[in-house]
This record gives sequence, structure tokens and C-alpha cells, in this order.
Amino acid sequence: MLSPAEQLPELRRGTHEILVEEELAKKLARGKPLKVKAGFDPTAPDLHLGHTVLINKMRQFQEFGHQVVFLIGDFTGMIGDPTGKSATRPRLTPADVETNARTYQDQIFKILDPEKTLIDFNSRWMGAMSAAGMIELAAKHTVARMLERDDFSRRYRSGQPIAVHEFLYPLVQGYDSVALEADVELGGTDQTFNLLVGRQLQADYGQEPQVVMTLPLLEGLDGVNKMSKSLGNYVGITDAPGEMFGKLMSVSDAMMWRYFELLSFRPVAEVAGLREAIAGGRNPRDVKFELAMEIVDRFHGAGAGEAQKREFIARFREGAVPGTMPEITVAAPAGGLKVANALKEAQVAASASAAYRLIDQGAVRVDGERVTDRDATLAAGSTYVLQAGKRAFARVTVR
RNA sequence: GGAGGGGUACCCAAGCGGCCAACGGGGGCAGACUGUAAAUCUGCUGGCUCAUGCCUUCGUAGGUUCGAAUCCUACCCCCUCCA
Repeated sequence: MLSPAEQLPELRRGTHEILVEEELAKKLARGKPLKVKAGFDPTAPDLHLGHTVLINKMRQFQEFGHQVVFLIGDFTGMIGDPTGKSATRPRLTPADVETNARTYQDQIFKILDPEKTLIDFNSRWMGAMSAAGMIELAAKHTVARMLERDDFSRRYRSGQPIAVHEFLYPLVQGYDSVALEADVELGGTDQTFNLLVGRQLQADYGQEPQVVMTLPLLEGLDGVNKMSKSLGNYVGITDAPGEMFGKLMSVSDAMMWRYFELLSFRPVAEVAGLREAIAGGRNPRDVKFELAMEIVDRFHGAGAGEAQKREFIARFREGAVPGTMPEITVAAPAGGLKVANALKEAQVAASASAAYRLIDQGAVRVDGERVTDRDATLAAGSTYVLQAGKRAFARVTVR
């Protein structure tokens, strides 16, 4: 195991806050593996790179020889957490939880070492807790302290409802740390309050409080909003390799450092070296290639990144046609199939009208030849490669 | 329970009888350029058998009118303030 002095700088990397860093140093100094907990909502097993910031940190702990606990909050999930504006979330059945848990495992084990990861469910202890136990737990916290949480106080002040059981969620999450005797808990910055409740409860139950480590929310591909599926600015960890590579290449030059910090496993010093190289004239594109390759390799296996890089260069620098593309066969009406309609049929354009616009803009090519005539047609009896812009291709056979 | 404000295209947001398929911004797409699907500039951004044509769309349903996103009626939903 590396010395605490060696571990600390890497562990600190990318974190928003460590509460309290001296305590972490002290825990590390004991030389015993730490129990590191991170909780996950069992409802959303569709992970994107934003989620992996946290998982990457878990991996780092793992590499340093610590015990990582991937805790699935199935107990809370089965009740249905009404936090936030949205209406009561659907309750999850045990079968749902099981399915989701398996999906999680498929995804996280691309990052974490299955041998060194403990997956647990908080229903294991919460399901068994009696009403008396719940009241005892509730007695450990005050309303005033609950109201310190930002969204609670805001809602309280503006007269919006706060259901009593919403106060119980931070307590349950905190109690999870007690049950696991966690040394460290990881979470997003939005979880700070809940994570701190864990510290307090552990102290109340006679344990040494956990260290709270919060990680920032990763900005999405637009570089502004947090990465989220609904905003469409995400890279899903199950994205196809080509898509993943391309999306990462569309990250702005400035933003790529953020991605290096939070997503790359390269040591801090190496990333600093890349920065210097660019300052010294190296093309940022090539450094972005490194990032994209590392991440594609992580989720699609070693070598996948290199293959995508070649594909990317061929396509965008040399204008090559991609190896695989959707293929369709269409029957031609008398007089031939209009290019615009072919684009629509092949779903290269959303509608015939959109296809006409693309033609007007000079974006359309058939077998590499630019089409500028709206009325251009494809004769029956052959196969054509249709292209709109640099990214949308289809092979169309006209019968 | 009382008073008021609002629901317009993917999102935000103008329009308040005809010049509205609907200003502007964002997002998206495309073109140029380049060092890349970075940056920058430009164009496009309801549908149709592509047209000085037709159809659908401004919360929902009706109505007035030659003509409505714009006026009237009812209904649904959201927000703010007071109690």
C-alpha cells in the first residue's frame, strides 16, 4: 500500500470538498484498509460519464487497497422518494430493484474490480428496523438541523410542503453509514448535507465519524450544464464506440481539461505534462484523441480507442465513407426515386422538406458527388451511398 | 376561500383582428474556414407528390367575423399575493 503522503494528493484530485481532510490523513496513517461507501439510487441504472466521476474515485480507493461498498438504496427506493418538485416517484418492486442492481453491476464493473467491490442493499438493515428503532433514530436529530438543508429551508420559508418522511431520508442514509461502519462516504456536492448527517449519527452511535468526500457534477458536452440524459449533452457508458469517441472529440478545447481531471486515470503529473505540450505548440486535437481513446478503451476494451481514432481521422480529415452504415431498399416510382425522398426513407433527413433544405445548402452527396438539384433522382436497379453532412450516411438500393 | 398573472414551435420568449408558418434568443442541423464533431463566421430550423399551391400548428372545446395566435363563452392546467 502506498503511504498516506502518496495517496492523499491523488485522492484529493477532482474532489470538491473533503470533510475533514486531516481526519482522512489520520485514517490513512493507520495503514488499514478503509471502508469506503457510496450510495446509489436504484431507479436509474443508465449511467453516463457524469456518474462515473464518483465511481472513478471509488476505483482509486480500490487501487490503493481500500474496501469499497457499492450501496444500493433499495429500501428508500421501494418507498418512493418524493423529494423535489416532481410527483411521487413510482415505487419499485423487489423485482425491479434486482433487475436494476444487475444492470448497475454490468456497468460499474467496467470501472471497478468485481473482486474488490462489495455490493450491499440498505434494506438489509432498514427492512429489519422496528418502529421503535426508527423513532430512536429520529430522536438523534433535530428539526432545526434538518432545516439547515438548503432545499428544506427554502421550501419551508416559501411555504411549500415538506412531508415528514422526507426528514427521514437523510437519517436513513446516515444510518447506512452506521450500519456499515463507513470510514469514508463519497457523494455529489448536492449530497453534502446527507453525508454530514452520517457523520453526526456515527458519533451518536459511538463510532468514529466518516470522512465526507464530495465530487463535482461533470459538465456535459455543451460545457455549461451538468451532464444529463434529459439535456442530451451526455456520453452514455453503453454508447457505441464510434459515437463515444465522436462525442468526446466535440468537447471544447478548454473543457477537455475538466474531463481529464475527472475522467482520466492518468496521474496528475502526466496531465500537467499534456497541458505544457499544448502550450508548447502541440495540437489540442491530438491531446483530445488521447482522452477519447482512454475512455473508449475503458468501456469497449483495449484497442477500441485506437480503432476509433483511425476511423475518425479517415472520416473527418480524409472524408472517407464509414465502413458500416444503415442500408435500406426502396422501390422506385416511375421516373426514378427523388434524392430527397430517398434521404427521408433512409432517415438521413427527418422529412422530405428537411432533405430539400439540405440539398439547398449543399450538404447532400450521392456516391460522393454533390447534389444541388432539388429534383435529382436515383435510377432504379442500383445501390447508392447517400450522405448528408459529414455524419449521416445510408446505403440505398433502388428497386 | 379571496385577488391577480399566465399557458405560443425542441426550450425561453415576442405578437394581441388581415402584411403570421408566426420577431428575437438558446439549442439543433448545414456550409465555409480550420488544428477536431474545438473556436469563428454564414445559412437553415412545421408537413406534403416542391408549388406565385395545399394541409396542420399558438392549453382544450365551442362561438363571433369575409378573415382569429389575436375578440367572446365554457373548461383544463400552471404561477404569484392575501386569508
